[in-house]
Amino acid sequence: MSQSPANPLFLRDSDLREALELLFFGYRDFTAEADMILASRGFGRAHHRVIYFVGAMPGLSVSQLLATLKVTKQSLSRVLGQLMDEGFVEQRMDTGDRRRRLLYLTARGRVLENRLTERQSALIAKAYRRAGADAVAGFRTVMLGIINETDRKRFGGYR
Amino acid sequence: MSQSPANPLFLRDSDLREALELLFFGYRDFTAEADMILASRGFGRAHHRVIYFVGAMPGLSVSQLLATLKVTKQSLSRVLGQLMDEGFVEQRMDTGDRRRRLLYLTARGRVLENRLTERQSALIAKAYRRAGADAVAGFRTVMLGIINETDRKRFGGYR
DNA sequence: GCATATGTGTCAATAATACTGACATAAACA
DNA sequence: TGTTTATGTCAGTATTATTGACACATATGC
Repeated sequence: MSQSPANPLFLRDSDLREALELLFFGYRDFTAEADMILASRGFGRAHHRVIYFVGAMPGLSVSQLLATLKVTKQSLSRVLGQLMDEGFVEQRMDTGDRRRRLLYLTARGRVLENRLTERQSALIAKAYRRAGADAVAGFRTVMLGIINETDRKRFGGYR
Repeated sequence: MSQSPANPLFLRDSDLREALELLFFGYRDFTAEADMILASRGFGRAHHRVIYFVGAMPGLSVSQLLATLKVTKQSLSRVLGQLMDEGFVEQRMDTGDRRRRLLYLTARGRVLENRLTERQSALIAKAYRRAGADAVAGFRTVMLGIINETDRKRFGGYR
């Protein structure tokens, strides 16, 4: 496992191991608070992902949501069904292509979405402010490098 | 929401939403390759976490591992039992406190650990090299800011 | 030495998430 | 009209995780 030494960035195994752990612990803490809010309503992280993306991209279709989440429709079905039964998400038939069901948050869904997003945003905002603008730019660059090319296109330029 | 002023870090909602998505997509891709290797052996992410931390901290006790992973012992039990049954992890009684079982990877366990860690390290190394040293420093700083104070102590200084 | 605490393991029941496979329906499209 | 697309559903299975209860050996404090 020798690294190519001609590189400007010397990456020791310990540096890379550290990165793995930063991601492991970081992601766990990032999701922890929202998980608690969700659990109190009988929901899990899967519900959060649906609420988040429907909130961020109102009017997306079921198949677009499936592609975004990369889960099977059988798996989404239970989660989406619960969210619709309990009035957090609603479907409207696409007036153009009437096979498609477009997804929207209800007022109630927006309340929950805001609550969840606020908590996570607050954690990120704290970390961003402490780190400063240069560090934030670096964080973005590294994260974009980890994300596959297809999904990377969701994000704006490298600013 | 006005335009970003002279302020060093003006955080718009869109900046924070972007961060949530960077973490979501980044973590998913970060774990995707290892997940496939694990699945081919009938293992899951839970097994990976055990293999990783036992590899990184050989001789840690069961309770230390429980604290690191923040899962219940009943949950760990199945995973750890499988890994021991299949000869990836072994226990040795602590000679000092004979209640404690210290965990070690077997030769076989190290092979799997290296394979998993190599894949993830390669992805990180690619992202780090593309991003450059300054960006890497920023990434570390932001991630450390997201991680709770207790676990943050695992990591070295801000370098 | 005895009472209590700690470290570990196990049994049982339950839940959330997600998978594959098969099949059904309606609508669009060629 | 025949095929494809979008969606939904039923059945079966697997993984990860939970709470609660209990057992056992060892360590520790008094």
